[in-house]
Amino acid sequence: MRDHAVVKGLQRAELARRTGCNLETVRYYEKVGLLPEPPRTARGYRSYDTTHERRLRFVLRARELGFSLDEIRELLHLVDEREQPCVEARVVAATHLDDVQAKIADLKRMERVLKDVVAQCADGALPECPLIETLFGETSVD
Amino acid sequence: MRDHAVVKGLQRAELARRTGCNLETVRYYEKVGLLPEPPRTARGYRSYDTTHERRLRFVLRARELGFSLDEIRELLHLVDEREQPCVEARVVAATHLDDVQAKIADLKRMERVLKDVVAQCADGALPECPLIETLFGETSVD
DNA sequence: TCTTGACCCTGTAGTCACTACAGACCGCAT
DNA sequence: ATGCGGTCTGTAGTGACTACAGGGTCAAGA
Repeated sequence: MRDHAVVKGLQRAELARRTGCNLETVRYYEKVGLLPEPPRTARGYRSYDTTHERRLRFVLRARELGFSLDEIRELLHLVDEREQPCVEARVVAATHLDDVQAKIADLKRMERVLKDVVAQCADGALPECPLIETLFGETSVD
Repeated sequence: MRDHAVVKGLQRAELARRTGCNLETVRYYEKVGLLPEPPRTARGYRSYDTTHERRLRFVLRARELGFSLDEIRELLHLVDEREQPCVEARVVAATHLDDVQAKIADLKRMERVLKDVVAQCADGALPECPLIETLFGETSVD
């Protein structure tokens, strides 16, 4: 187990570098309430510790899995408020999984048609461009 | 072959209804230069004909295939300017196909991890929530 | 001590592809 | 005359950032 001690006094750039997150994105996540506002130094500089880093990593991982910021807010709320967040978290993830699968299906439909027209354009034997004809609707897209 | 004659004097709502396009979207496409500004009646009302309808259908079909508005602009430019747009159009479509395939690959990565954690949450035997643990990074997302 | 450069702060605007609304005008039927 | 639907314009909102502008702060080097 790493992070035995809480490391304090991280600046924003350092937090960004450690997590691979864009500098401005950190501020954005604070603004929209995904990350808590960190304490400030006397001069008003944000001062993070490893608990902030952990939470930011959670957000970044969830984004990698395609969760929306609203869904992530919901997940974080469950983590904060529930003893056993698993059942409710599962619902969020399962719903998101449905979304992802629907998107895959959409993209595969596009892929099929695109592959088709690119192949037809490639053989170059046709007088009219099959891609353009398809888009003008003389041929069906499905 | 339908549309032997060019039908004139379509109003915006009628054009939208005929194409299934949202009313406001028509105006938006004109604003960003995808559709030509139609002639106006004495009172300033837009008056479309079937050539506008044809072009709008092109845009809508291309959107269904996931082309960006910039790509569609490029395709329309080729249609307007080139005798033989096929080779250049093919490049646009092939590039877009690559994008689509990259997106599918991304989504499949997400799908795999999500399926996994949802299944682990489902059996409910674990003391910690596998989804939450995954997001906090104690386990690899791959 | 001065300067340089790198960091920090805030607020605002831009991205993409729409979508929605406010506030005004017009045309036709009752 | 009055309603109901249509039209017009411009602007603002969405999601998830990203990129400035215009200022302040700080530590190291000459």
